[in-house]
Amino acid sequence: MLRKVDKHSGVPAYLQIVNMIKSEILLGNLQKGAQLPSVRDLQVIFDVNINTVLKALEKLKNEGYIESEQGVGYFVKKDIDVNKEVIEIIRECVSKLKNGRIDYYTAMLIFEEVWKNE
Amino acid sequence: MLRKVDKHSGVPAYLQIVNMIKSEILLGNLQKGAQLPSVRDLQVIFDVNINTVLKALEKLKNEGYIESEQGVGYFVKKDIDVNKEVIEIIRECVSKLKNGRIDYYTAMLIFEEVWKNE
DNA sequence: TATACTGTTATATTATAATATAACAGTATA
DNA sequence: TATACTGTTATATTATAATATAACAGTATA
Repeated sequence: MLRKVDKHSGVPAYLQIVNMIKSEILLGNLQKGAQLPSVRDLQVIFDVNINTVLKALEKLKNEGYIESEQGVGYFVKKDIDVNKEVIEIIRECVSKLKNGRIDYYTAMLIFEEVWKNE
Repeated sequence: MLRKVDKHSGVPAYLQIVNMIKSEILLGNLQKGAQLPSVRDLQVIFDVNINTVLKALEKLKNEGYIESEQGVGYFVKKDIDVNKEVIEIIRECVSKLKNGRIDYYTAMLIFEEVWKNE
């Protein structure tokens, strides 16, 4: 799901955009060959300047996720095949966590720390 | 665990520092009253300039996590009590994911997307 | 009291991120 | 072929992040 960038998160806007588009590809919401919204539409969707959109798209191009055709649009190049089981494991975990009294930010901090140290 | 900042992640160094220290407090590795390493030691631990350390500590002070005494040091102010069960849920999830063939970065992207949309 | 630690304040410099704005160039189609 | 879409290139400006460096100020202790 493509949504407004969080301008207070501290994470650079162009990186948030890169992450959102990657997620769409990872989850299969954007498949190989699919066309992205136009750069001027993306500017509105993410609520940033057009140059910020271009910076993000440039990075995705360099990483081989998308390609562009002048005058036509941006298209998904790579289909990334993520194990459905992995998504299921994460869905289950998130569902359990949401039943508890923990916010997203705290959950992410713990997740990161546990991943990197155990 | 306090470790070197990742200078290529794109996330500002001072924020990475804030997150690492918060994690230590959240996981109980730094408890109320505990003294942090000196700013000059932290500079070495995180591999950044002293001003970057100070910026992070200032933020943690503003959020009420730590306090400082000139000439003495920085101390943990808040003890954050995180449900042990929550940590267990995350440990289990991470353990399952590490058995699969998924990297940290991809896992985080999916985690974020699932959390924000389901 | 001298010394070696603590934190604190300040200034200057460089790189990066984000914005605003304009103009150019290719494509599809009424 | 005119029009309205696409992407692309370029320039200038502002804010933020990070660095280097120096000097100041409080605390603990040999």
